[in-house]
Amino acid sequence: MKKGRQVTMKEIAKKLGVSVSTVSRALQDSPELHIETKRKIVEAAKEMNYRPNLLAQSLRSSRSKTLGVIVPEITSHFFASCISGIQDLATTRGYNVMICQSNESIAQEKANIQTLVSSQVDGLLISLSRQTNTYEHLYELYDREINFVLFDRVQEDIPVSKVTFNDVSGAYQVVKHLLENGSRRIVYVSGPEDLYISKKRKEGYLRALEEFGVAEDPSLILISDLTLEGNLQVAQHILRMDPRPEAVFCMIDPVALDVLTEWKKLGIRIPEDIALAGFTNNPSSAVVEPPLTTVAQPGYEMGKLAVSHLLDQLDGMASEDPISIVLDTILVVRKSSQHFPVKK
Amino acid sequence: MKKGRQVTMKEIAKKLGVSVSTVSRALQDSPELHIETKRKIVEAAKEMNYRPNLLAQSLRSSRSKTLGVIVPEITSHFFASCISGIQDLATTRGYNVMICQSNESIAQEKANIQTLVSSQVDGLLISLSRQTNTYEHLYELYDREINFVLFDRVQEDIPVSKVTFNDVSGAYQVVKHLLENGSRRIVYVSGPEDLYISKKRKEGYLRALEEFGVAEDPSLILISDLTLEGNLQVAQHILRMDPRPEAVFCMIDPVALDVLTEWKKLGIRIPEDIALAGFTNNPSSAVVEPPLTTVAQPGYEMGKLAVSHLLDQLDGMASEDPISIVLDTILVVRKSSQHFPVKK
DNA sequence: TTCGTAACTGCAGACGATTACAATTAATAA
DNA sequence: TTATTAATTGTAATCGTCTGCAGTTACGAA
Repeated sequence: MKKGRQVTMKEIAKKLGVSVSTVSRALQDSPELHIETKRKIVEAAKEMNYRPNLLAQSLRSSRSKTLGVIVPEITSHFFASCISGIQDLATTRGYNVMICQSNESIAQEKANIQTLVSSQVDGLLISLSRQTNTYEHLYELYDREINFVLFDRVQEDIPVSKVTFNDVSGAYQVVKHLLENGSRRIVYVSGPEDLYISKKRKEGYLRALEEFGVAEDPSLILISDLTLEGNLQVAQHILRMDPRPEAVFCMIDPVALDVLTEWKKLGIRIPEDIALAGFTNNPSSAVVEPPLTTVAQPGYEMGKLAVSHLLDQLDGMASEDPISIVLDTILVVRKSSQHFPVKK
Repeated sequence: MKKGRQVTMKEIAKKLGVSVSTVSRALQDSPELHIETKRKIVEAAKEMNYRPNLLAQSLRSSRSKTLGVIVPEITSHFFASCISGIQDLATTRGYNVMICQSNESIAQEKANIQTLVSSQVDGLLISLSRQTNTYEHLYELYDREINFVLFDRVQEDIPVSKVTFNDVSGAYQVVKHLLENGSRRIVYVSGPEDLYISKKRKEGYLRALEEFGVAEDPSLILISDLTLEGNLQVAQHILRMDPRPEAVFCMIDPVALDVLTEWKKLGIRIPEDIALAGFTNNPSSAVVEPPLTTVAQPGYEMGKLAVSHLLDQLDGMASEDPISIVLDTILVVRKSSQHFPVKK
């Protein structure tokens, strides 16, 4: 293939014997142009299939009308939903979107930021990788006065706007649900302790226990590294506990699903023998047997809100001060939690 | 926030009292520069945190080092996998990626193409929307000599490179598996007939039947519009058939999952009463009860191959003539197909 | 007849980076 | 000493678009 040349204003100008600036004005529908000239130019442009070169426009205006998005992984249904929401809203507001995935690696996350900044994106939407435990790269963005918004996986101390779910209340709701069904010995399967969600969901878990007058029992708080092996170890560990817990709340659905599969293999009945609940509402959670009680996080909405706030910021429509938008989660009760231990 | 000004070559040049072109050469490590000058410039650039403006570079070189991707929907696990593969490979080869979703709408698909072309992407990777039944927008790309590759959802007649799965052989394999388990009355639940995959998978279905000497029975070929309602109607229709089919092969997993759910609700046992199989290997298919026999399509690999070929094309490493890459699918046998009718 | 004023259009200089070509200097050869 | 050449750096044009300012008409008013 030869290089398919694009039609430029210069070519339109030459064809019509006018100057490039006149063409430019005509295509912008400038009022200071003779109506007939304008008509001819617009017509010729259509005929020649002219498309403006966004690169040149961006360079000239120093606004690329492009946003950068960084998520830990695209294949996660939750993040895919966020991206979808971001896309849809950004498009309606005339922005393009460049998406990168960090693959849960801080090095990749930094590289992504570099690339997107070099690409002159007007702003960034970032959900941090699990590995991210230092934040200079974010402070650097802040220092360079590059607009960005954190969503879902955030770092609390950075003075930028954030969109998160109310993890505390979500966890509180699901644990309260388990308590209301009569369970008292409830396990919390946490991820690594430095993870934001590990902490927040633990907080909700403890709050619910406290409200029901159940004392905190450290032996009921287990930690998985979120790998399959880690999850299976936890599943087995729970069965060996004596007395056996009445319910288990896993920090995220994938953990709950691994636990569920392992238990079914071992002949444990859910929810008859033990209740189980997760958090996220993965698509799989609705179709497993038994269906998993969980907490839904509307990712599409989160994406929309995050991008909407970022664009307001860019347009100067938002206040100077960073804000924190907290979205409510939705408790989704399914069969896996229908276990009613009789209290003595 | 003020507009965070980026450091440019001009500023480095001014600071060091050299010309912009010298700075440019230094940063490209040009050999015709005095080594000491070069060192000072590189140092200053690092110190001032200089980042090249990709927009300007692209405009100058007419190569944006960016690829455009259009998929029907990002939230589909399969397409998310493709995107992930595309991203990973594109990144290692120094390209950025802009992703758009058509939401299965041809109008959106056209709009996406316009945007990406205007953004001066160097090439496009497109998977067509379900609604796409005219192809002028693709021929226009072709006429304008814009490089693009079709993947998964392709149109056969367009003379560009394509990456697809061997749908015929995939369907053949799974139907053969059903036949080997003893089924003879096998239903094929197709999507709309003009869909590429509807046709191809039907072809494989028929080939397997023929190989086993089973006559084609048009009443066993059902069509769903792929909505939940359509799928449920099909599910119910199958149960009313007399004699009842021994096995059902659904064109895509989501149909099979809807059928499975509906049948379980109606007390039909799978696979004891009837065997069921799908196509795609969605994550859900592995966790439903019973787990669904299906045909896996390695999306990540497909994405990698598609982008790899596109980049070869851009680099002039690929032949002028379009090629068709056909990937093999993988039969995944699970419990839902373990039904062994006794042949009389 | 001359001038002011619209009404149009073009010129030229950005935006940031690259690169052919010219210019300068210093060093070597004749 | 002068011509030649290599080494190093600067000048200016370019990519496609936008826009402040200046220039050119034509028109009616004085």
